[in-house]
Amino acid sequence: MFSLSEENYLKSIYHLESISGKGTSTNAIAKKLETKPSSVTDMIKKLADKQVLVYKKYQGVTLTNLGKKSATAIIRKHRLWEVFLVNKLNFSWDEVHDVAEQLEHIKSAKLIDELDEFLGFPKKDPHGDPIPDKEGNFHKIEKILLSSLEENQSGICIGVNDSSSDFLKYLDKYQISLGQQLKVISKEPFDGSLIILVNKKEITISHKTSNNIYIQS
Amino acid sequence: MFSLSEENYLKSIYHLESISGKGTSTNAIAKKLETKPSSVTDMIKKLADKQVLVYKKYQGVTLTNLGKKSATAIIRKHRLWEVFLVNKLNFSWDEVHDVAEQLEHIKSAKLIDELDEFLGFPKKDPHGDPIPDKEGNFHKIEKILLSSLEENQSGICIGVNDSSSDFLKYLDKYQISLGQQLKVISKEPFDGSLIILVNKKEITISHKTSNNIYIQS
DNA sequence: ATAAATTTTTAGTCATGACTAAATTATTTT
DNA sequence: AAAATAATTTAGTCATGACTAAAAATTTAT
Repeated sequence: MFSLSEENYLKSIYHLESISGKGTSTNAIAKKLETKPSSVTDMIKKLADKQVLVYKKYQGVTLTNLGKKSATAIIRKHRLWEVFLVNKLNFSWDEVHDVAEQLEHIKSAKLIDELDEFLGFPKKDPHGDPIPDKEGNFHKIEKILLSSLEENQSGICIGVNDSSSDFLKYLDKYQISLGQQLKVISKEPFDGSLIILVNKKEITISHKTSNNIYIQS
Repeated sequence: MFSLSEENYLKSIYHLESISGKGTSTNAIAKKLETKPSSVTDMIKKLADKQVLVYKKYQGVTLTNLGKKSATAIIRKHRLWEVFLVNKLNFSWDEVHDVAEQLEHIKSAKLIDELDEFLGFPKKDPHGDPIPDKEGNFHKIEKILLSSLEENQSGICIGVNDSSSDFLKYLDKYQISLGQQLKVISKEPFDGSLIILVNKKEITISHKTSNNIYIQS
């Protein structure tokens, strides 16, 4: 059984590993968790003792299979709760994150499996991310960044890379939501900003924004 | 904002105060929370600083209005989650307590108010206990103990005083549930045990059992 | 290849919320 | 009312998970 802190470390390390494909440095973990590297070193030792990761001094960490399974179990809980909040309790996609961060730590196998069934075994959360099944399996969603589209290309928004409330509210304002068709009208070489067509309206978005929106590939 | 520990203290002190009607001793709190009196003294001081109770050395504590309001808010959450688990997720009444103990600490006003609405603003939890509304108001349910009935009297089960899994499973075995008609056939003066009629069957129950079942008064 | 810069670890500290053992106060008993 | 008993508090300690400052190892730059 893991403490709240341990679970948050596991989740962060898992995310960092999926992005980089490599082992994860102390500094990267500290940045992600908004804590200090020295605190990370302390916790890493505890997690290594618990067999969820392999740690070599000055070399960063790599999750073991047990670590990956533990992490996906937490992610499964997080995403199922997000679906619950949006589909059943009238939350919007920018309101769910903080609450799901709390709910993901509730310990009860029956609870989460019943919730899964109650929601109809959803495959994706409100931000387009896949929900691992009971065994921790899920299919990676094939996706590309909106920023990688060329002029005159279009695609459908299937996910976001940033689930912060500010970003999602911004998307709402311009009617960018999952399933929404987006067409690149023009691309500014200087700063990578895009003019895109959404719902028959042209809007300008920054490279930072287009770099956080996923398109069906 | 209260920590998990602080919330558990508040809840326990509230329950002890409702039973006795008086202030609450350090020892009583320690027993209820299965902790040591010295630990209680430490926490009591913190809670007094936070204005949720009045503490006089060697005299026990009394909740302030703020303390009562905070406690009922937690109880509201606990009971609403119990309703959710039983009505939506196929939990039985003996399975909900431990999970609700965790869920009651989730912090989100929107979550609990939406949940309340989603459940149809229930007035009682699966054990017959009243659910406080948003403002913390609830009506005490008029009830008497099954043990106080005389021979040949009958009544309807409307609640239990012990929500432990063992007790509730025992009740299930003899088909004693909320709304069930119970008739006292005979009463043993020696040990207070009862023979009662449940669903046309006669069963014998101990005084301890009949003392934990509430009947509509 | 050595110096500089960066990353990581160690050593020591702090807050929280628990504990034990001893001291103190309150309550009962005689 | 004094002695015995019970309840409560204090003082000091411990584990968890964070922190700072300093030391050590690694990486980058010259």
